[in-house]
Amino acid sequence: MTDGLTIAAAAERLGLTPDTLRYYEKDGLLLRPVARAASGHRRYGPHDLRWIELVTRLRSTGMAIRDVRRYADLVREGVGTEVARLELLREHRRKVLAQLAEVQEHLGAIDHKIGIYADAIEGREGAA
Amino acid sequence: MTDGLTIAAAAERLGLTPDTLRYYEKDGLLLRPVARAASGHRRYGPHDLRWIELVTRLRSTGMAIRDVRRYADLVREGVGTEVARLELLREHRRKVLAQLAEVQEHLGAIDHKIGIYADAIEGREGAA
DNA sequence: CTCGACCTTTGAGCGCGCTCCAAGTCAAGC
DNA sequence: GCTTGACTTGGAGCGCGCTCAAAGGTCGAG
Repeated sequence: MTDGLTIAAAAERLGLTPDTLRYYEKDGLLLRPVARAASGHRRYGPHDLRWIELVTRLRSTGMAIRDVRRYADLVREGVGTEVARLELLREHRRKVLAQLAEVQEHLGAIDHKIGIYADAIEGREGAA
Repeated sequence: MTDGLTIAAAAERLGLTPDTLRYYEKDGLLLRPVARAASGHRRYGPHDLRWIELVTRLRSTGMAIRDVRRYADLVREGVGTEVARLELLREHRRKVLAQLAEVQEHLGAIDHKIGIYADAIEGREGAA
């Protein structure tokens, strides 16, 4: 029977390293310990993969590991934490949008600088 | 005569800490050592402030300190490095845009999740 | 003249997020 | 049976970007 991916295969699919997957598990970012084959090797099922994908989305948008863990804690607690989970996600969303706006503003200034260099180097028409 | 801001004033204006300003200077991110008052205290002039503002824009858009230093090195070298500077900035711009796109994509998935929670908690109309 | 705020330098320390290493276990192929 | 290679654990190490501490100098107000 096919009861899941090896840690190497899961890491590959998720764009992480096996070390990172073990680290996440040890650090409480997963909902429960990953299942093991008879050999003691980890086996990642679809459920695990979906959850870790969400973890990587949170991480890739800048959520700190401790906050991902808080979110995982809430999910693990189960029914009754939905409002807290929603608030956590909305707060994160707010921060991400603010961060995006800030980066875009700074990038605009850098673009301006690029324009100045480009004009100077590639030759500006009509100047003396 | 007014020959510049103290390190505390400069830090305040730039949104950094005095420690960070000293660190940047020691690490080669500034074009030249900051001028000193007779007492040995640093004095930040408009030129310094403008440069450091650019540094913070590069940093805030995710450029690593070592790359900011490479850029500073090029500016310090002077005439003849303009093409290299332009390339460095354009390469950075490319990376920032890619990063923005990735974050936006992940955020979209998180938004979707938020929608699911919101529907479930705040009550979805018309469902059984 | 003293006080307190602010500055100086050198160098250590820290939080984050992995990343790597050593020593050992296990399964499959030859 | 032996080798090979992927896996296991525990714990150390690391690169980044600051951040702080210690010990001392400067300066203006009272």
